[in-house]
Amino acid sequence: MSTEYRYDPKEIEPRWQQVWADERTWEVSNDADGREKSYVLEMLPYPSGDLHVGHAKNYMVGDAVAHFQRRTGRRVLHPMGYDAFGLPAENHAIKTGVHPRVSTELAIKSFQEQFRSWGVSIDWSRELSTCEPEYYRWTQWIFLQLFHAGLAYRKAATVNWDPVEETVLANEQVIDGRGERSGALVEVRHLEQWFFRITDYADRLVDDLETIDWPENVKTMQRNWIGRSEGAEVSFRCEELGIDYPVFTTRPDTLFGATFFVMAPEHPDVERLAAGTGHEDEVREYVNRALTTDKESRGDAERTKTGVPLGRTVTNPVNGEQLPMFVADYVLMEYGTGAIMAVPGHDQRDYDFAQVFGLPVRRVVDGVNEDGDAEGLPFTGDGPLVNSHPDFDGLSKAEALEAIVRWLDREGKGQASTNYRLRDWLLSRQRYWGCPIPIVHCDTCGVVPVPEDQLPVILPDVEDYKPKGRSPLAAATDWVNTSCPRCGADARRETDTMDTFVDSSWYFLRYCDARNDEAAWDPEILKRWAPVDQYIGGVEHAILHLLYARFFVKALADLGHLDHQEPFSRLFTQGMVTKDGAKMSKSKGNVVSATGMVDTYGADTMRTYVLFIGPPEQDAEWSDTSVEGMHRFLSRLWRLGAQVADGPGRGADQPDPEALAEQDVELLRKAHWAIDKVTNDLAGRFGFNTAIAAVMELVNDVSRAVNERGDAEPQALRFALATAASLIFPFAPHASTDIYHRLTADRLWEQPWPAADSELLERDTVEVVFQVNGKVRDRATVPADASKDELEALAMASGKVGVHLDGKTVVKVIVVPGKLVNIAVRG
RNA sequence: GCCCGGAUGGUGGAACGGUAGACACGGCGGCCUCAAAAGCCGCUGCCCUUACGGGUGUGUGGGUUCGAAUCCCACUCCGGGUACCA
Repeated sequence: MSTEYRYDPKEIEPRWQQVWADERTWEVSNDADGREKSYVLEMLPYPSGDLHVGHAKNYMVGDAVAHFQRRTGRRVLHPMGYDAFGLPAENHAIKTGVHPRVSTELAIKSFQEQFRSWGVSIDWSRELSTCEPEYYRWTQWIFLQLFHAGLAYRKAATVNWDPVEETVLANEQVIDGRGERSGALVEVRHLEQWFFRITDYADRLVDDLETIDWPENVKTMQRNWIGRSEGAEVSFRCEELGIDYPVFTTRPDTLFGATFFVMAPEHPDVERLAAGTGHEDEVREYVNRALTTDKESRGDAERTKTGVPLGRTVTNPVNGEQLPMFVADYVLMEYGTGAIMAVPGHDQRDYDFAQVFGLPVRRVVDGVNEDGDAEGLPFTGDGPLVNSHPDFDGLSKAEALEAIVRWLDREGKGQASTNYRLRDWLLSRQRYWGCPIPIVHCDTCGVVPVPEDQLPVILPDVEDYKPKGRSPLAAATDWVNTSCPRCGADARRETDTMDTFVDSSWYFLRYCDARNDEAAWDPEILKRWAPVDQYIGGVEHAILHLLYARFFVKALADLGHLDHQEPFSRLFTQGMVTKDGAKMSKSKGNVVSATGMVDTYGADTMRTYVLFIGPPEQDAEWSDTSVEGMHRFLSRLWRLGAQVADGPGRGADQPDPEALAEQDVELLRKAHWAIDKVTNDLAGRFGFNTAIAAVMELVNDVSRAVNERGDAEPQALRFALATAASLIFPFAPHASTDIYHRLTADRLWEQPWPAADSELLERDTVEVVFQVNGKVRDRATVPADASKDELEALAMASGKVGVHLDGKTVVKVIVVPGKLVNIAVRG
């Protein structure tokens, strides 16, 4: 082959990128034009330094979807922006003194450069950055809407304090008792903080999961996080003090098995209960120890149970028994009422505690195992009630639950109740680089919202970014000192900033009307795009971002600002790209730089390879040698295309199969097979790897036709190569566009997605296999419409089959037309 | 512990209950070349066989079926999530 055709991505890629930039090819208007809309979005990136090929994969998935949607006739919104507030830039500022705005802007420039060099089809006219006043003005506006609706509120609460980041954290940001980012053991502090009332939406956040097309594991994680459990609230009265203590239980059917009662060390009544019992010192000491124990070791279920008696009793409402009270750290203040009824016969934890303290264990549910033997205690399974009360004994768990709750309700001693693990979202942070909370504190008026017409509250510059247990903003006295919007008196601004998850909980709405400076969005325009049809990102956001965004949309819908209930109709979570078996990280030194890949092989090779490695939802191991194979493939496609384009024939119209030799018809057939395969792989599941493989097969056939036969019909080659280019376009837009342009002078991105000709997919003859007892013994090429009888006769006539029938009895013959004949024999 | 995934050649991975291993990497051989690179052609699960061919094979053990990588049961290992949530 001539060497004059050399695939040169360094020349090809910038040339087409320039056309797309000059013509603003990927921009889309908000005006309806009859086409179906499609909103394709990758999760908002935090701009920081160089991206690796794992990051790139996320955008390659999104871009492939966006391209495919466009060429199948959709009006596609595919925007980009930056989650630009946040701690890394601020920590960098503390170290170097460089303003976070400056380092963030640099990082954003670098991101823009990288996205451009990858040829990602983004509507840049909608670009946004959460740290710009034009954006956070509306973040503040949303905060005010929630505030006015009572969904944003301030309260003193026990909160998680990260001693390294020197700020409070939301529950969702504490993992195994450690700060999500810093890894430091969080401390418990009692502070006034701002919260969003996400718990009001717990039921809808669980129930509406049914309405969205998300991976089941993500839905399960959200369900578990919200932790809805159905049960009952039951009151236990302490007669000595005359106080009712409600407890939450999912097992009211075991009420008769309660033998003691336990309170959390944080329970506000603990000290009061112990007073005068002689247990005061013991209790105080235990409580202090529990409060200073870190969350991680306290959460260890394997640890031996500890606790101390309170010296009081409560009355079991169902039978009047006096149950001794204890304080123990296995009971958590955050869940339920901070107190429990303990049923050691039917709860592992209560059982463990009872063993340590020698408390009675009573069976009230009769359990029987598979062998018919009585189950040992504690028994947490299902079974008939025993030792309880004549009215309830013998009832099944479900019946007993219902009957006892009804009885409690009638007696005024309890009622059915639902409990949630989900806590309200703590949104305030004692840090600088975030969105200011638009609130003023006035000595006479109290907490006063900043009027909407005074937004945005601009984040002021400060000298010192270092947090000192309070927000660095507190030092900006000129900014802090203001007048009360209500009474005009001297007042102080709120100095906490918002969690950056607030910024990213609504950005997908802003893209729809990104340049609106009158409102966060025009509801009519929003309707034309929302919700996001396909959202793409990492599973690490399964709870935090994805739950918060769902809450925001529901709250804003309730307030009349939009009219959809779920932000993301479909979610795709892509697997990460590993190197040397591990997640890429600078510290491990196993990072494959995306820029390096683009420099060495071009963007198309990187793009196509990350989607070829394996199913996109799975983790995939990067291979430096395999990526070369992808480069070879694109080189071959481009070279063949360039050579054939300069050869005989014109354009890429399909020649009439009637006028072609059989081998050339085969080539057309292969092209249509590839169209069918790629279309199905992209339209349904994200079968990128198999779609790319199908195009490879097509190109291999073209390559063989060119190299092995001198007489291949040029027009068939042109058609096949243009088809290959067209199909690989969502993955390798530059090379495919270039080849298509050489072959046809047309612009590939403006061409409709090809349609497979069903007549050409049909074959006249097919290969069938002949099996004996399921083992393949012979093959034959037969007419596609050969009948069952014909096939059976052919199979029986086969000598290779005959050998295996010799001396045996034919029991049954299965014929699957077009596929196989299976002869079952015996003897 | 509980809840999800997953296990297929030397490697990444294909495969509506119907020809296991598509496609690619790697390896081996050949063509081209003074030589190399690039390119091109062929072979490549394992075992037996010069060959023809045969046996065997999708983590393990059972089952359903004419036929199982695929469906069912039990188990092993690996990955992820979650865990004193009453």
